[in-house]
Parts: sequence; C-alpha cells; structure tokens
Amino acid sequence: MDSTEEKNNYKDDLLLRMGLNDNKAGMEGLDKEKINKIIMEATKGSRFYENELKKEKQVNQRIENMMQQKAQITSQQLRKAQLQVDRFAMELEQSRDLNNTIVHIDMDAFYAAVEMRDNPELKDKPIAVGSSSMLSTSNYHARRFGVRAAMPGFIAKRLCPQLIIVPPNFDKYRAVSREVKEILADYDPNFMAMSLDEAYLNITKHLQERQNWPEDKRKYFIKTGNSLENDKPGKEINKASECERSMSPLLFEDSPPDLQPPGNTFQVNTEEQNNPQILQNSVVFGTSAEEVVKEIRFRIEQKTTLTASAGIAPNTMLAKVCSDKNKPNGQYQILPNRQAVMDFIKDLPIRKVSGIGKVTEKMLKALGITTCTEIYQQRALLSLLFSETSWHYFLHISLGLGSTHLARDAERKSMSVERTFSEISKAEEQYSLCQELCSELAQDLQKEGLKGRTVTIKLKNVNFEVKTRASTVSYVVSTAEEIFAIAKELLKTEIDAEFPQPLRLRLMGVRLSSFPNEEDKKHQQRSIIDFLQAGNQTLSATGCTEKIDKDQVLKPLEISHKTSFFDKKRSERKWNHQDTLKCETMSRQSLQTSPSFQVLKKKMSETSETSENSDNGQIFTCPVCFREQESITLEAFNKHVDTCLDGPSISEMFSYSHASSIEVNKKENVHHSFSLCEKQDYETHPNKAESVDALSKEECSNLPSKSFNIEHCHQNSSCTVSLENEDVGSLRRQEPLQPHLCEVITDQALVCPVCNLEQKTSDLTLFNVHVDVCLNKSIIQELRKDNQVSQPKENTKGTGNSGRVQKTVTKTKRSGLMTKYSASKKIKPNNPRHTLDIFFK
DNA sequence: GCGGATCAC
DNA sequence: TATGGTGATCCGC
Repeated sequence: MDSTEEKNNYKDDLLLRMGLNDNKAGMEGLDKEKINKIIMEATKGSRFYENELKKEKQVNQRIENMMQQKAQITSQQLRKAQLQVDRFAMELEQSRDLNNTIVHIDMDAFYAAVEMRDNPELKDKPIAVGSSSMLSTSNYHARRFGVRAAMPGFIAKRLCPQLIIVPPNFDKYRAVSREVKEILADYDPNFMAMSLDEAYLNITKHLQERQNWPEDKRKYFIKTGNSLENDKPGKEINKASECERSMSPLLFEDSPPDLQPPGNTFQVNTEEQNNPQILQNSVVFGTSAEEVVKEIRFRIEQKTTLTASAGIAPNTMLAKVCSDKNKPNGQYQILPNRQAVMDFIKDLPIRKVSGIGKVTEKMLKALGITTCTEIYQQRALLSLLFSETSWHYFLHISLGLGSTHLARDAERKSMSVERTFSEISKAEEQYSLCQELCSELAQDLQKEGLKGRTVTIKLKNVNFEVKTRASTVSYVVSTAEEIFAIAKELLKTEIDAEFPQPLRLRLMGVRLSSFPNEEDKKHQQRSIIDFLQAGNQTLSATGCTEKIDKDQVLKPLEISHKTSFFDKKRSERKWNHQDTLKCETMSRQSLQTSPSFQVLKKKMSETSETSENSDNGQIFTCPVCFREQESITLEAFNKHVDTCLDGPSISEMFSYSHASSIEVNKKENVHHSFSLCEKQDYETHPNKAESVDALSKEECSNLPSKSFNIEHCHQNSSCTVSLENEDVGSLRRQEPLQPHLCEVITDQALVCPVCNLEQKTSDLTLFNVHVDVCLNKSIIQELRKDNQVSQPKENTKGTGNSGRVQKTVTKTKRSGLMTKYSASKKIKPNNPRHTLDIFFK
C-alpha cells in the first residue's frame, strides 16, 4: 500500500506516541486527539491490546539492554570503531554508483481506487477495502477520519460511521495490475513487482534509447472516455480532453498543491507547448527521466483511470522514499549527483526508509537518532551496538546508498498457509484444521511443483501469543498426507504440553521450506544415473529388484524431456501408481529389520564414524514414488523405499478419521484428505462430497461410485482397502494425491524407541515420521542440556521428560489416540490475501 | 536447524 | 462480536 502515514498506524500513535502524523484534519475529519481517544476506547482491555502492551515491554527491555551496553563502551573502543567504520564508509563512497535511473511506481490507494472507479456511488464517500476485522486500504477521504490500512473495520466504523467497507475483489485488482504491468514492461522488461500495486523499474537503458526517438514515438493522444485503447504512441483516440485530473476517482484536496508536479495535468513540455494543435488532444513527452515517468503515469491513468505516484533516483532505496514524497498522483526525482542525494538524505526521518520499522525506529530514537544525518554522526556507536549486517545497512542509508540494479526474482524459499478463526480449543478440531491447512498447502505446492524438507506449524492463542514449531526430515515431502503426518506430531507435542488445559487457538498455520536448491537438483540428476548403476544392491535390500526393472524406472525421465511440466507431473503419478501396484504384493518387512531402525540406531549412538558407508550424502531416486531422496545414508534411503512400499498416509488418514466416523457430523466433514475416495466421488457426484470417513462401513460399500471396497474393519479402526482393476484406471486419470495402495495392520503395536511410547498407529510411514520427529526433539533437548549426544535416548527421556511422557501416555489412552476428526469450526474468512505476488511472476 | 522478532505489502 | 496472510530475513541460540 502507499504512504508512510499508513506505516505509522494507529498503534504507534497509541502505544508508542510517535512523532507527528501528517494527518491534515479538515473540517470534515477528526483531529488526532479525537482519533486516538476513539481508538483507545475501542481497544483498551482487549486481549489484543494486552498483548501489544506485552510486546512493547519486551521492546523496552531490549532498549534498556542496549543502553546498558552503551554505557560500558569506552572512549577508546569508540575511537577504534570510528576508524574502522570510516574505512568502510570510504569504500562505500568509492563504490557509489550514480549511473542508473531507478523508478519506483506506487498506485495510489490502489484497491480503494479501483472500487471507486467501478462504483461511482462511492466516489465522494469515505471508503475502505477489507472487512469488519481488517482493512487493506482506505481512500483519502476516509483517511481524514484516521481510517488506515491494517486497522480493523469495526474500529474504523467508530472513527467514521459513514465509512463504507467494500469487500476486496482480488481478481479485479489483479486484472488492473496486469494492465499496469504491460505498460511498465515497455520501459523495463525486467521490472521488479513488489506487489499488485508497487514496482521498481530500471529505466537506464530505455533512457539511452529514447534519446534518439522521434517525437512521434513519444506522443500520446488524450482520451476521456474509457472505451478505446490508448496505449500505443500516436494512436488516434476519441474526443478531446477535459481536465485529466477530473478523471481520477480520488479526492486530492489534502494533497499539498506546491508539491504537485508541474506536469500534473500532463501539460507536456515546452517543445510542444509551442504547438497548440497538438496540445489540443495529444501530448508529447520529453526524453528526460522525469518525462519518462510522467509518460508512464499518464499511460497508467489513461488505461486504468487510476493514478500512480513515482520516485526517480539513482537507487531503489531512494526511489522508494521519493515515490512517497508527492503522493498521491505525484512524482519526485533525486538528480544523479552526490550533492543532490546528500541534500535529500540530510533531514530524512529514518522511518521513511524501507526496512526501518517501528521497533528499529524506537531503538534508534533511544540513541537520539531520528534522521539519516544522525545515523552518520553516530556510526561508530552503532557499529558497536548492532550486528554487522545492521550497521552496514544503517551506514548505507546514511550515505544515501542502495541497490542500483533490480535483483532477479529469487527462488522461493518457503510456502505457507495460515488462518484466523474464532476460538478453537478441542484437540480434534485442531487436528482437523491442521489437516485442512496441509491439504491447501499441498495444492499450492503442487502448482509450483515444490517439495521441501522442513514443516513448520504456527499457533496463535487467544491471547495473541504466537508460537512456531518446526521439524526437518531427511527426505522431501509435498503431499497433504506427508505434510500432515509431520505437522500433526508437532501439534500433538504442543497440545500435550498444555494438557490438561486445552490449547485455545485463534490462528493456525503450516509452512513448508528447505526446498532443494539448484545445486541439489543437479545432484539429483546425476544421482538417477548413480541410482541405476548402484541401484540393484539398493533394491535387493528392499526385495524389490524383481519388480522394477531399469526400463520402468527410466520411463518418467523420458517423458519429462518431451512434455510439459504438468504432463510430467501427471505421468510421474501414473508411474508412482503402477510401481506401487507392482510392489503391492511384496512382503512386508518386519519392523525389526526395517531400515528406519538402522538409521535410528546410528543416529542415536552417533559414535565416531559418521560414514562407514561410501554412499554417504548421495541422493537417490525412489523406485516406488520416483521422488528424489536426498538421503544421508543408504539406510535412510532404504527407509524411504520401505515406507513408500508400505503406502503412506491414506491409510493413516483412514485409520485416523475412521475411528471418529461414528460421531462425525457428515455435513461439516467436507474435505479431509481422504483424497482417493473423495476425489473419485467428487468427479461423478459433485454434490456428494462428504468424505468417506464420515460414512460407516456399510455406507462405504454402498457408495455409488464403488471406488473401493473395505474388506474388513475392526473397531479399532483397522481397515484393509483394496482397489479393483477398473478403479485403478480411473484413479490414475484423476491424479490422486496419494497414489498408493494402502493396507493397514493395526493389531501390531509399534513402540517408539525414542520416547518409548506405544504408537497406536499401524502405518509404518506414520510411525517412522513419529520416530523422526521424536528423534529431532530429543536431539534438540539434548543439545539444550549442553550434553554431548552420546547417551542412549531412553536415558535421555527418562530424566527430565518422564513426567510429560507419562502424561502423554495417559492422554493417549484417554483419547485412544484415534483422535476424532470432526469437522473444524466454520472458519470465518476474516481477511483474504492482500497481495498475490504470483501475479507478477 | 529452531524459534522469536521484525519488516514489507 | 471483532485486530490478516504470505514471505523473507536476522539473531541468538
């Protein structure tokens, strides 16, 4: 969103009593005091407020610590630091690069502006986009009442009872954004979009080329209607212009007139003011950077009827600050010479700089620093009080330095889903919710073909306290079931830790990270060959040799060369399935010989030789699921193959949810991860979307689609599911999430060698995941105790943790572990995404 | 690698 | 009645 005003949201005013806000209270609006009073009344005593106070105290503590540290600094240390910092500053100065022209474009009150454009009724009214619980943005009219982005709608309503809150239409914003993007690409095909309404351009090259452009190429006709396209230079457009400014749906009365750029009405440059004929209905833009940006803004407004603000400077940091200076509907340039830069920087409040937030501002303020000049004056001190990264950053700012090139879109590092809801305290509902989030995440991951090794859950309780818990495994995961298997364990730990009190949650999130990087991927390519060469031994260890030959393993590879990404994914899944079927009859390994135990033993003893195996660190491709396995050891790889053969989480889902099926409310239990059956059913019977676990055994077998048969069901939820031949075909066509056949043996009790607890699950995958997670936990605990990881885990567990283990057992017995998967509470779609960056990618 | 914090949008 | 979702990064373990 735009403007630094919004950065200083009401909380700052309220809790931190920050400096002046540039709210120009008109007759119609409210003054600052009134605004604060109303906000305070609405917020005081709330859990949210209490948490804000708590956070504020933490920040104050941090500042106090810093001040103590400062007090201990000797003048000698300071002098020494001064020399060091100045040396670095000198280097920075020498590397100063003023040769690039960077532009930052920022749409004015974007979402609100779009809504006003498309609904004239809203034009003269205060509006905001969002919901009663959170606003994304407000128009300038509403801002006069103190209504800001990131403010809950219900408080905004108290500030401004006439406020109209419009629910967001992201599809529309994306479409408008795309139009803007098309224009931007003309000036820099590699422009960098920060969100739907913000982007950086490097127009250096464009400027060079433009110097030789004839006037014709810089000429645009003015239109006032919006029916015709006016996006190409020299194209004739409809009727003559009225004042362009009136086209804007925004109200700009509070925009400082002296700051309006001279070309605000696009009155063009002097050259063609001499040509009245052209002035009638067209404009010619000059060749300077300023003219280019005017042209961009002109074209944006012509095309979308929306206004943008812009900043022009030698680097991104400055350009960003500039675009805020003459907002809305204005632009500002810092000329590319050192003096101009330093003049601009001189009194610039540090808070205006992107990257300096509320907390940093407050910390620096405690050191008497509010402007960039003051940063420079205190540079030696800062180098002693802050990390190297931080003081380097501060020094850059104080010298007016920033990026002079736009970074290529970096590879994604994580993907997540989170949701806020009204309180959920029942464990079953929490698991169920977690499962849904995992499904959503898996869908998103699939769209980008991502797999990762670290699963993180995020929990926020009703007091707004946030916790994250992560677990990293040695293999990549991507399906809902795989992710949930890990997330569930993390959640369980938290639930258990709070027992007998419930976790009272208001938000839950799931994130996947540790995606293999390019290096890893190359490695994987090689490893396929390695696998084929060395694979026979590997396979024989799993007893799979005779089932899979090299041709079969090669198939997906060949396909991948010829077909699209999605086709490739599809075929991978087909192959997964076929391979699984081939291995279906394979005899199960007994737990004792299961490779996961070998890995476990090795990890536990951790004695000396990390690698007696020559395959250490190699990456294999699993012959069953055909996913690359970045295994540390052959055993780990074997373990994976093992679990793959065991067929993962469908069975787990089934056993997990089926136990509760009797009590489950069918209607609400709409989309659990029982994708095999559910999806099948979905295709042919769209309105019969109840998940299978909501149905009894009899109902199951009576399902019209007959996608599966349950051969037997114990009371303790053990089921054996088999697919008939024709169903296999249809499943393949439909790309099931988990194309594994599954068989569940429940009578066998598995005892985790780490926590010593009996695991009620019979699914080996699930069990292995548990052991994995458990092991991670215990290693961490071990490390925290500052011990060498050498004692057997049983001992470890016996000491500090026994109480909790016991408790867990109790709880496990109580709930039978087969936690009910009743439907989660209806989640209020409180606030949809604000920014969907995928659009620009 | 983990978890809390900060920041941007 | 009621205070968001996504992604990145940094720091101190």
